[in-house]
Amino acid sequence: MVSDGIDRLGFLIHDVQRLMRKRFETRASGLGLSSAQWRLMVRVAKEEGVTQARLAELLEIEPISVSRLVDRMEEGGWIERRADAADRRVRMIFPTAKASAAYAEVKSLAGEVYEESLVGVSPEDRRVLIRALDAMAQNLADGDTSEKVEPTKGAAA
Amino acid sequence: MVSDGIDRLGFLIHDVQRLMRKRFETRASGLGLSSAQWRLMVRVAKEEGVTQARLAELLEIEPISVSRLVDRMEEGGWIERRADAADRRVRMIFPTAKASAAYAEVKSLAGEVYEESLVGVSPEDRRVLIRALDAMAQNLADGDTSEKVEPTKGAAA
DNA sequence: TATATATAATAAGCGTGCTTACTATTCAAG
DNA sequence: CTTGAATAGTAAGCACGCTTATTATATATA
Repeated sequence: MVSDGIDRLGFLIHDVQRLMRKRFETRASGLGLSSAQWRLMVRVAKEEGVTQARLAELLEIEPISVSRLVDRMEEGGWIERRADAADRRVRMIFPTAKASAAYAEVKSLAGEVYEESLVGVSPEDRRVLIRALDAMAQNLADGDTSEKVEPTKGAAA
Repeated sequence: MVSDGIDRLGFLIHDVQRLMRKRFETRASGLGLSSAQWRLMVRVAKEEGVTQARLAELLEIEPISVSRLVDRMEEGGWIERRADAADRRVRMIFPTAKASAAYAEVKSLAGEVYEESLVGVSPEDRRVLIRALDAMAQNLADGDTSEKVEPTKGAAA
């Protein structure tokens, strides 16, 4: 019954993600922008002045991860932190001119990588692929929150 | 205009991989086995005595990454290094009794995570998903090797 | 006002990948 | 045998994720 290859699903997803990231980073290496930095950049471009805490929510990573990512991106001249006059705890994140200039280029570069990875995959299969991945992300995110049920019984197996 | 969501492909793959790994590691945390360690374990179980260099090929990671992964797995009591009588450079990797005992359990655990991630995805769509991911891995691996064209000129600089 | 809690960001340290550089050993030529 | 290239493995240090703990600030409440 396992001739469908589902037993390889984890390995496949892992491989595709790794190879895709690798290829993107090879292409974008001239710009000095990593895949993680690009993900953050997209959010900042859409919502200038977003806070680090909000970025952590959007990217679904921990605030500390955002903090260090933003450190490196600030060093690289991609974004800048600005203080919030109303709340001195927060740092608002803005793209630099350098980032704005590179945005369209990196976006099309990412698109190229997607297209290259999908060579030989029909339009219908592409739609199914996206739909399935969406469902998977949803399913996995759901259980993620359901882990937070506090144990009220001691009889669990 | 592409309303097909291909422009989200990289983000989707990234998210699914991250969530799947996270869930697996939550489940397997009782055993103390990470997702990366599990991938290596599968190879060692299939081919006992495999060398680290061969593992690096199979897992498509760098030898140094295997070295450090094997370090931690040896500390965790999952595998053991043995010297090769014929070639003193190599270390052959063998699963311990602890690993053999846990193998079936972790395998079924991985299967559960796959099934949970695929809730609501039809059997046909699952087949398409696997086929598409296979194609993607192939497409991305291809370009990977083509980067390695080395100049065959004997005229050294 | 004073205290307690919540929130934003960071610090320290680990896991798993990477690149670059190194040692030890084997193998191929001379 | 000696030299040199190839191979197996490791060391050092970086990127990016994590957990846990801390600091600074804001807000709620006694």
